[in-house]
Amino acid sequence: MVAAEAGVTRSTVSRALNAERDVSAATIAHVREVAARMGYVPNRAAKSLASARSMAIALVIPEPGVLALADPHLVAVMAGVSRRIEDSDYLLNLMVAGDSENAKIMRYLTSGVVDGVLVASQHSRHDALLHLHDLVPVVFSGRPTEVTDPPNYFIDVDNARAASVAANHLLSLGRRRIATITGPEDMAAAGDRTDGWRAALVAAGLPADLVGVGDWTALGGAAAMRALLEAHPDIDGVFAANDVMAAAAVSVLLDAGRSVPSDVAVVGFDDSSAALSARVPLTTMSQPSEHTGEQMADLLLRILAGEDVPISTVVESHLVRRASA
Amino acid sequence: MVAAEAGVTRSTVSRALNAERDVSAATIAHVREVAARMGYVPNRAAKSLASARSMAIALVIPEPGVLALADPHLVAVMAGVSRRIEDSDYLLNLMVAGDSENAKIMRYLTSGVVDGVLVASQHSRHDALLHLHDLVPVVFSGRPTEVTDPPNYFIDVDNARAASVAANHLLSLGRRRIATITGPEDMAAAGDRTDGWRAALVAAGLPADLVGVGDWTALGGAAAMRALLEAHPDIDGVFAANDVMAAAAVSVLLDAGRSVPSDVAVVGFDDSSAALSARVPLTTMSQPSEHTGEQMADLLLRILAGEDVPISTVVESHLVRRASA
DNA sequence: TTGTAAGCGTTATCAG
DNA sequence: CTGATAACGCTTACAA
Repeated sequence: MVAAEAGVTRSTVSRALNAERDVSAATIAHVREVAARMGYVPNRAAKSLASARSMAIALVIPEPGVLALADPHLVAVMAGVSRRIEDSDYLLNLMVAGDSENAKIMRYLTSGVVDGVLVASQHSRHDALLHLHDLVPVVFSGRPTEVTDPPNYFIDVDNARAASVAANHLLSLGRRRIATITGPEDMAAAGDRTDGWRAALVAAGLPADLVGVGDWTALGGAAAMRALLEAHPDIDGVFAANDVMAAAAVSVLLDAGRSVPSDVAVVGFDDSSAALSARVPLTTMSQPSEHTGEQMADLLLRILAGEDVPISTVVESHLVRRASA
Repeated sequence: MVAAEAGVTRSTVSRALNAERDVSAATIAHVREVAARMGYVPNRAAKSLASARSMAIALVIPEPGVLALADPHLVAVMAGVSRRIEDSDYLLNLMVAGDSENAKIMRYLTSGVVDGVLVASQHSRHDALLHLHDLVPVVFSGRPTEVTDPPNYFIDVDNARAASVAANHLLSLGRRRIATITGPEDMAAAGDRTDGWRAALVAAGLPADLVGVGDWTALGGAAAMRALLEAHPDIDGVFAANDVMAAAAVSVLLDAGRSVPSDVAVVGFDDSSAALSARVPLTTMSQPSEHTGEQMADLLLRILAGEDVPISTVVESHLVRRASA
C-alpha cells in the first residue's frame, strides 16, 4: 500500500481511511490528503477478503432481460431499491438473470461478493433462490412461491384481497361476465390475484370460468384478451393482473369495436405509468411499487445491521378510479 | 479450503476446478465430485485477489434510475450487452448511477472488482468516465462528449447523417417549418442530431430556428412540443431526437387539434417499441440498439482478451416509414 | 494513538 | 501430474 509513504504504517492508513476512531484527527487528515493526492483506491477484493464483508448488495431480477425492464412496476421497485441503497454505505449490484445463467448467478450470490440479496419477481422455476437464505440474508418482493423452513422475508400487497376489490368494483358496475387475465402461473402473486378474483365472483353467485393466462407483458395480455373475446363474446368486464396487460386488453377491445368502459369495463393492477398511457386511462388497483423497493432495501439493511425484523410486510393497495371502469 | 479433504492439496483442487490442464482427468473428476457434494463455492474475493482478475464487467448507466429504464433504446442496449456477456465467462454488474453517487461508482470501478466497463449514455457532466480508461478498459455506446488523448472506444450510429436523412424526408414531403426536439444538451449524440437537422435545413435554404430542448423523456418531449407549438403555430414538421419524445409530441399535437401527419409530420429516432405504441405509428430513423449492446460487449471482451480493436464502430441507421411522416 | 504481525481463501511459482 | 510455499492487498487483534 503505497499510501504508507505518508509516514505511517498500513494499519494506520486503514484506520484513518475507514474507522475514524483510534486515530488522531491530525493523522486522519494527513493520510486522507496523501491518499487523495495519490489517487489511492483501496482494492475491494482484498478489503472484503480481510474483513469478510463486501459492502455490496445484489438485486436479482429473475427474468429474461427485456421482459422485466418493460414492466413499469418492476422498474419502480428497482428505483426504490436503488434510492435507498444509494444513501447507505452499500453498493448495489443489479443482476438480470435470464433462465440460462441461473447457476452462474447462484454461484455468484453465494461466493461472498455480496452481503445480502434482494429478489424481485420470483418464479417457482427459480426455487434455488428460496434456499439462498441459508448462506446470505435475502428479502423478496412478492410472496415467495413456497414457504421454506426458516421462512423468507418478503414485502407484498394483499394480492387476493386487492383482486377481490377489483372484481367487486366491476360487479358493482353491474357486470356479470367478468374475465381475468392472469400473470404467469408460476408466480405466487399472480395466483393470489386469480384467487381473489374468483372468490369475489363465487361470492356473487357467478361462475368464475373466464380465465386467460398472461405473462405480465403487452403481447401476452393482448393474446389472452383476443382468445377470451373470441371464445366468450359476451364478456362485459375484465380484471387484468397488471396495467401493462390491461392496457393491451383495452387496445384489443377497442380494435374489436367494443367501447371501454360501456361495453367492457377494465380494471388493471399496479397504478403504474402504463395505466395513464393506455388508450383509455385505467381504473386500477394501486400498489406503492417504489416504496416497496425502498422497504425491501431497508429491511435488508436492518437485517445486515443485526436487527430483528418481521418476516412479512404488507403494503397498501386501493382502487384508483379512472375512465376504464 | 475444505475440499482438500478430497485427498489432495489446495493447489490441485484449484487446478482441477479451473484449468483442466496439468491435472489428470481422474483427479479432475474426483475433485469436482467432492466439491459438488460439499456444495463448495470458491470465494470470489480471494480468487480475484490472487489472480488479479475479477471476471466481472460493469455496465454503467449514468442516469437517474427511473429515467433511464423508461427509454426503450437504452433497455435494448442493456439487453444486448446482457445477452453477449451471458455466454462468456464474465459476470455482468449493472450500475444505474444517479448523479449523487458518482464518486462512489468511480471508486468501485477503479477498485479492481471489475475487469472492464461498458458505459451507456454518457453526459458531459460525467466526464470522469472519460478518463477511466487509464485504469480499466472501457467501451462507450454513443460518441463520448470529449476526445481524450488515448481515445475512448465507442459504438455509435452516424447521428448527424441520420438526422439529416430525417430532416430531408420531411423536406421531401413539402414541409418548410420544421422543428426539432433535441436530447439533453450535454450529450454528444444529441448535439450531433441537432447539427444534422440544422445542416439539412440550411442546405435547403431554410432557417433552422425552431429548436425545443428535450431530455429523451415523454414529459420533456411534450413540454418542448407545447412550447414550440405556442411560439410557432405554423410548424408543419418535427424531428424528435428519439421515439419517446416523438410519441409525446404526437400526443400534444393531436390534443391541440392538429392532425398527424397532414398538419404536422413527425419523425422520431431509434425505431424502438415506442414508435409502434405511439398514437400514430412513427416514421423514424432505425438504430440497431440491441446489436449495439452486443457489439459493445463483444469489443470489450476482445480488448480483455488482448486483441486489437478499432476505436470507433459505426452501426447502420435508415429511415423507417410509418404513418407519422 | 500507533506499530507489529497474523491471517482472509485463492492462485501461481517452483520443485519434486 | 502433484505438493509446498509464497504472494495478493487489506483488516484486525494484540502489543507497545
